[in-house]
Formats: sequence, C-alpha cells, structure tokens
Amino acid sequence: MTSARGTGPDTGIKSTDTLISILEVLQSRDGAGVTEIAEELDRSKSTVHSHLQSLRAHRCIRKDGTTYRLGLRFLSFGGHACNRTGLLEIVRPEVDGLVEETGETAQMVVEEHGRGIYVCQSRGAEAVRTDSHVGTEVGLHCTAVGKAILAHLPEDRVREIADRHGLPPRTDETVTDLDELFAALERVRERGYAIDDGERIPGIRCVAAPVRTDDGVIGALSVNGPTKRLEGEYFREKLPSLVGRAARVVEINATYA
Amino acid sequence: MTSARGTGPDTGIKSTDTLISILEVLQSRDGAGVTEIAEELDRSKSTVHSHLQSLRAHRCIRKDGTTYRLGLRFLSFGGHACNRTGLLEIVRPEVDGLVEETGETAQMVVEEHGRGIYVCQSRGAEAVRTDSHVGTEVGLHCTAVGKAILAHLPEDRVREIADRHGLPPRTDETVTDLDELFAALERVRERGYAIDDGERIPGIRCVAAPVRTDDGVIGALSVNGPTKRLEGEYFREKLPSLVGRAARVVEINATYA
DNA sequence: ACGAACGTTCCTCGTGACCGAACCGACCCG
DNA sequence: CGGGTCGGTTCGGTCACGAGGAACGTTCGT
Repeated sequence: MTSARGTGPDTGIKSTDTLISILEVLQSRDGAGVTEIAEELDRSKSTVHSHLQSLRAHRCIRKDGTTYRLGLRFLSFGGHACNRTGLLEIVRPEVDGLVEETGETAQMVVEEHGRGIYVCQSRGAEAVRTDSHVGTEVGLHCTAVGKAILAHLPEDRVREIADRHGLPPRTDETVTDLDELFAALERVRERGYAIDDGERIPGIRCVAAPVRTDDGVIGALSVNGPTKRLEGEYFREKLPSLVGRAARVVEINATYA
Repeated sequence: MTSARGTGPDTGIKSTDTLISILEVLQSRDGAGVTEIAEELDRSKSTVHSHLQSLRAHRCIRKDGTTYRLGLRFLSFGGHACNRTGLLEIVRPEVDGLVEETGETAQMVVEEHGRGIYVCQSRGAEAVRTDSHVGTEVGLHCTAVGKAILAHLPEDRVREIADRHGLPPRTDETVTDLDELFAALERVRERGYAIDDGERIPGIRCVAAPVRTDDGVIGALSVNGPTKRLEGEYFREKLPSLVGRAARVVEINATYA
C-alpha cells in the first residue's frame, strides 16, 4: 500500500514533496486550516504551519481569517507557461468562434506529463455547466481531447502514459483496456477527429480535433454538450467539420508565429 | 544593494525560498538551463539540479531538451484559486460584453498581497496587443484597475501596500508620490471609476470600475485601448458608464452566488 | 466563566539540503 | 578524427535547518 504521506512521489528534495502535498490538500478542499492539513498529511501542525508561513511570504497562498487558500500567484506562473508561445492569442478567437457557431462549450487542451490541461475555455449561453475550467486536469484516455492527442503520439509514449497514470474508469463507458484504447486511437486517426460519448461525464458528448505542428501534437480543440442536443447528422458530420476547421486554423497560425 | 540570492524574502523554509527563486528565474526567462539558473541565483549547479528534478517529478516544470520551463500544473493551482467562488463564471460574460461594445481589450483584475492579477481577459478584433494576459501581475498604483481597487481599501491598508511594494514609476505619467496617490483615489471615489492615461504604458488609456461586495472590493473591471481611439466624450462619459454597468452586474451576481 | 479546539511559538535533535568535485555526453573546432 | 569546451548529471561528506512535541495564546461555543 502507499505511504501515509499523501500520494506524491518521494524523490529529490523532501521539503518540496511536503510543499506540493500541502498545495494539493488546499486544492482538493478549497482551502483548509493548519490542523486539518496536518491530519490529512499525517504531519505535525508545526511543520505544516511553517510551510504555510513560508508560502505566504512568497505570496503563493492567502490566509482568509483562519483558513489558508491557494493564491493567484500560481496563475502568474501558469499563465507564463501556456502563453510563452503566444498560443493563447491564436487559440482564443477559434474557441470563441466555435462557441458562436454551436452555442455549446468549447476548449483547448494541452498535454503535459501525460495529463490534459485546459488552457482556454469558452461557454455559450445555453451551455451545460460542468466543473471544468481553465487549469482543470483530465485523464487523456477518457476524453475526446485526450484521445485526439494520444492518437498522434508515438505508441511507446502512449504505453508509458497508460502505465504511469493507468486507465481509471470515470463512467461505465470509459475505455479501461489498453488494446481497446489503441483500437479507438486507430479510429481517431482514420476519421481525423475523436469523440467521447459519456466516457467522462454521463450524458455529455464531446468532439475533438488534434492540433499538430512540426513539433508533433501540441493539444486538441473540442466542443462538448448534452447528448440530447448533440446527435444525428449534426454530431456525426457538422460538428467534426467545425472543430476540424478551427483546429486547422490554429495549426496554420501556430506554425507561422 | 540586494543580496546575490535572488530577490525573495529569506523566511521560514529555506528550500522553499530557493524553489520559488528558481521558478522566478524560469518565469523571467521563458525557460533556462541548469547552469544559467545556478549562476543567476549564485548557487551550485547540483542544488539547482536536484530542485529541478524534484519539481519535474511533481509535474510542475517540463524539460524541453536541455532547457527547463514552467509547467501547466500551476494553471491548475491558479485556476482553483480564482474559480473557487465561481467568480470567473460571472465575470466572463461581462468582460466579453465590454469587448463587444467597445472593440477594445477588457479585463478583470483581482488584488492579492498588494498586487493586481489578471484573472480574465478578452480582446477585440481591433484591440491593441499588450503584453498582458491572464496571470499577469501589475502594480496597483500605476493602473486604472489598481486605483479603482485602492480607492476602496482602508487607508492604512493602502499605506501598507505602498510601503511594501513602493510606487515605482513605469512611465513619465506614473504617480510616484503617496499624497498625490491619495488625492487621485479621492477623485476615483467621487467619480465612481478610475482612469489611467499612459501611466503604465505610453499611449494606452484605461477606464476601470471597482467590483464591491459585502466583503469589500474583490477587484476591478476595465477597458483599455489606444489614446487616439479613446478620447473626448466617449472616453469621459460613455466608456465609464459601460464599464460601471458591467461592474454592477458582476457585483449583483457575486453577492447572490 | 469554563472548556474545547485551533493556530502559533519555542526548543531540541537528527537529517537532508547544500556544495565541490568528478563524471558524462554533445557539440565545435582544427 | 581528436582535443577542448560547455552543458547536464552523479556522488559523498558536513552542518545548517526542518521536523516534531509540548507549551502557550486566542477565539469560539455554551
């Protein structure tokens, strides 16, 4: 069984391990007190307290009364991370365009360390409210964006990712078998786009197209919405063509920038 | 002069100090190598290296060939930080609305630790390209959003912030005197909105309105654009009324959520 | 007014962060 | 091809410093 000290890897600088585990607790609870964190991580209150003090001195967390919360400084770090290539500038108009054309939710997801991260999202007026937003992490095997990305990664890379993160089921529809996943990826390559039919959230369908440059896949664009609105010819023909076109525009702008 | 060990405070957990200083270097350079970071921070290569290894194991940074870069995981932390109240959900439509009405750039800025951080931004087709994006940090004294926020903070809080961060000049127009700043804040309170006329970036004007709830100011909304398009009655009357109306909508939705 | 629960401070001990130096591999010269 | 340079990576000893327990202060609720 895994150690009582959270779930993170125990490697390199130990203080960093505890630091990150504290951040993870803050993230999972939307803020917490010293005792709460200490118990969760099975560490002394004083240890947690001094870490929190240090993080606060660096403006990484904020203290509202007696509860500590993640700070906005991480947005600053993260913003730099995904804006360094000017990617957002290129992506936003296309994501907004997809929302205008469909009225649903559209987003751009980028792969990093075998996980998908939303870097841009736009929601239509009638769009369903999901819990996802910029910064949300998703597994690659259970989302359309994920499969669109995986389909264009080298096979051993896919195995490595599946090995590292597993294929945890999110709903009854989630692909949990590696061979089955590879078959799905083959279909994605044939069609040029990926779909997710309730594999992450029941009742939610999603169409995604990969965004590829000379460096390989840099991410995927997608539109998602309720199954009842996304069906028939619209779901099978129109939506893939809209998403695909947007993805190609991003590709072109990304390669000449 | 300042110490050779970066600029951060030396308090609490020392490893955290070095960790953050490394992140700061990565941020300021858009990625860097081990040696480069070690020299910048005046530390041994091995120290920097083990920190980088550790950060990478936690998916906080990525390694492209031989250069290390900030990772998207920070977006995940930051996203949680600014989305916990559902604020973004409320703000985005208003920011987008302002862009539609003006064609310029609009944004929401939130104060934290005496600095302003962009949590939402939208750019019109004709909007000027500035270097700001979600996650960008700005000083409060030299921006319209900042002054809109400061104007509704307690006076001692303002002094504290000015004391901590100073009033560094960004352009010839920047307010650098504390009394002058207080006078400006008084005008902001009278008018209900704040302006920035080239105080941060020459040739760029900005109109901002505070967003206040029972908890105090939670941030400010603003529109900015080139001086030549933002002038006369439009700048003095129309724009403030548009921005103010959007801010009030956010206020209402934020208090009943 | 009392007790409980929590955040904060203090102090002591054992360890892990730091460094220097050696190692390795890539790249660039002649 | 071979030597040199520049970068990243590995290794082991040392001593500052982070961990932890206990005591203290404060803020609740009753």
